[in-house]
Amino acid sequence: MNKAPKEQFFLQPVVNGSSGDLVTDLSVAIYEHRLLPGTKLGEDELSDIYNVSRTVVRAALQALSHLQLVELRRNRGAFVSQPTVREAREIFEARALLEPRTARSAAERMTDAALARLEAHIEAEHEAIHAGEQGKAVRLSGQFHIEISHIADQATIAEFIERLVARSSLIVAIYWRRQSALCDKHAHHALVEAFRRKDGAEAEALMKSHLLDILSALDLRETAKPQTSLKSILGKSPD
Amino acid sequence: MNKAPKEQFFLQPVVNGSSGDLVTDLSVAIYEHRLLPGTKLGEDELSDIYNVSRTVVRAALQALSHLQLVELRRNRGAFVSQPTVREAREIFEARALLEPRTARSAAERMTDAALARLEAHIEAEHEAIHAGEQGKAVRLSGQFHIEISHIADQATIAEFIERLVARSSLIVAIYWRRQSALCDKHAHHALVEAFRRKDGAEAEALMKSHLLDILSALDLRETAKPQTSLKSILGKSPD
DNA sequence: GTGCACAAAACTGTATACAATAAGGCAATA
DNA sequence: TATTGCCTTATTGTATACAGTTTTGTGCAC
Repeated sequence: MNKAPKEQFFLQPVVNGSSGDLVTDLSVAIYEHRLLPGTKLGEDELSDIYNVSRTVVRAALQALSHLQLVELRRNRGAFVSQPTVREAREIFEARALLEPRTARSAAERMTDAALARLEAHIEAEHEAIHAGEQGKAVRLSGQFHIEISHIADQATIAEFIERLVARSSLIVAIYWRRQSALCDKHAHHALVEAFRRKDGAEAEALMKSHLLDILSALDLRETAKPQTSLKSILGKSPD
Repeated sequence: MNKAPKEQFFLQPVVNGSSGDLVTDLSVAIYEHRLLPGTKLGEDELSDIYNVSRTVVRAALQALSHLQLVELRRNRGAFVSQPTVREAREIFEARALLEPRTARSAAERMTDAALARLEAHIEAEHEAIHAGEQGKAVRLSGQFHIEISHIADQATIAEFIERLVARSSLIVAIYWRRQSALCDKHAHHALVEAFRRKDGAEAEALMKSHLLDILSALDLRETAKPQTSLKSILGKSPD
């Protein structure tokens, strides 16, 4: 059926069937800012695009809502979440609480294999930036933090960090101030160097300042960016 | 058909309709150890008990699985989660990381109303213990921690603590060593006293030692309690 | 021209029917 | 008697139909 090709630009061009997990596809699209905060995710729309029934779409949307990537409003539908300024602050406070210590832990447990993974990751980030794929760069940048949390080998805390990073990508989509490429290119590199030396204290310090850097690149004034909520009230789809 | 009235002993005796939220009911049952780790939660069974369709049961089970209170196995069904020894340690490490600081925060923001709520909560705990309702006491004991996290007014971290407390109740169900009543009766009281004085440092210290107390009351030797994993592999239902 | 009321359309919430998969039992054979 | 293979049964995965709610559009009155 040749209908609604509009949204297919925002989502993976699933070749008529299961390209993989619906949750994953949507997550990636949100991570990469192809689906922006406030976007309505209609059930019929998604079931058309992915050629599955609304049942599985609903399950996917529910899963995403538990990750707080989408917000479900009863009888209204699913929307990509729009973290408030307050939530944004809270999320970065939580990250500042969890991630530096986790980076230390990761440094102490670092292996050659893990180090290689991180280096490959940074390489991929650079490539994405140079290729002008800013969305992909944002996503990889977040996944770098997730990778570190997994190396720290604390699944429970890693899961929390994963959730925080996910929501952070929404925050970046809304509140990011600079248009230029990501500024944390060097920060990630410096972190890897600390990891190579298994210098836990340095890794912890670097992570802490790195998070502060990101936070300082956000415009979290209460009065700023009113267009965000406005978009969610007025506009329905991001044409 | 007059089948499976057995499970109705474990669940709220819903009077033929909606007593409230299915997720809440199941959560409470798990919190109170009426549903034990490893218990199979069949969809038909639940839809019979609650007089709703499998659709809503599935949604509830999915929600609980995202809270990590139940584990979903594809084509196998839903089971009350059975945290491993390792997960138990991780969960309490995470609590030790988050809760003491949160207690300090709560102390600094304490209001009369919040204090009254906490005192009422402790009162309810005592009543449950004296009434011999051990399950209810366990649940209230956990909710005390959740209440504190809400007072700290950091929704993101409060949500994490909520998840940790939820899983902790599973851990207690599996690994709790002592049969006697909960030992943290005085710990909670001492915390409230610190809160009353708005003594953040004291609250932080008390919470830290309180968590260590709980941890020390668990039997987390790797070799202990093999019947847990065994039960999940061999046994199907805990009759 | 503006505002309100009513109706119709679109969408979500729920139930149910069917398909697919896994579990358990029975029989046949070694 | 133990084991293996198949078949029956039970349970989950998915699709679809219907009911309820929200939204939107139209028309009438002011």
